[in-house]
Amino acid sequence: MRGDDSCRLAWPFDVYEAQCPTRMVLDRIADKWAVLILDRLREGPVRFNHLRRDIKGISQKVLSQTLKKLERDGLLSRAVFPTVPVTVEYALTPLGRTLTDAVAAIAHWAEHNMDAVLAAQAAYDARAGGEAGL
Amino acid sequence: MRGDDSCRLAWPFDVYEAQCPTRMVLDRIADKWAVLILDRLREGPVRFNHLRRDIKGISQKVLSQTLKKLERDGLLSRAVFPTVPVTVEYALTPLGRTLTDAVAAIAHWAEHNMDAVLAAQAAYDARAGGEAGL
DNA sequence: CCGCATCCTATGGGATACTG
DNA sequence: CAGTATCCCATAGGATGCGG
Repeated sequence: MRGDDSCRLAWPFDVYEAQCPTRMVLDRIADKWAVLILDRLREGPVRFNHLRRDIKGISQKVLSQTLKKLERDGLLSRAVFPTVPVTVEYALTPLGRTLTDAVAAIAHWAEHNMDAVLAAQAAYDARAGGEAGL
Repeated sequence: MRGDDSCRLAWPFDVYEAQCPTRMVLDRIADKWAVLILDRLREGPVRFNHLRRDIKGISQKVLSQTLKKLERDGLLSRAVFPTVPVTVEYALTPLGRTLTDAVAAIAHWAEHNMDAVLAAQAAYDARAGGEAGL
């Protein structure tokens, strides 16, 4: 049997293993803000404050943190242009591009199935609330 | 212009709007544990403790919470069999099935691109560490 | 077997203010 | 413009024990 270190440097990586590095990656990309950022970059490079404006509700701190982590993971690149004031553009890397379809699917699913989810929630709550009367 | 309540009950839902209900859904499905659970249910119904064993590292509390939320959102169903002791099976609903491909893509991406991510991280850290010497 | 309740700590993430 | 630093609180989530 594979012990605690199972999956480390060995194929195939198994995301169901607690200590597998894939868990860290999953934690990064299965994240609301990361999904929105990656999806927003699909059409091309975007500047920091532009992302900040487009992804409504994200704080500058979280945007900054998330961008840095995604850059470290090789999913996106950061380009600095020595203009005055400085301009910084974020763009998907080739590796990042291999993820965007899946990520976009998640984001779009939410938009397309919102009605069904809302209905399910209402039904669930009605059932749960009604049970008190039994 | 659409005010604060933009997107509520109106099409198209826009996941980039801060107050949009799609954000709640995105928060739910763009979650490490939810992804693993939904992916694990692809092949058929699974019992509670079976999920707990398969998804290594998940606590019973988090599993329970996540299952309940996913059930409320209509993504999966809960079936109780009056055996002794009781048996409970969780399964994807038709709505949940429309999500699993996207979710599986995310989970599998992590497994397939782990090497590239690891390499990117090493390169990034080497660069960051080296800068101290400039 | 399937959970819920409680306790407790670590972390996520918002607000605000300051730097190159 | 593009961040970094600090404060600070809400929540995620692990551990443990009990109940149906």
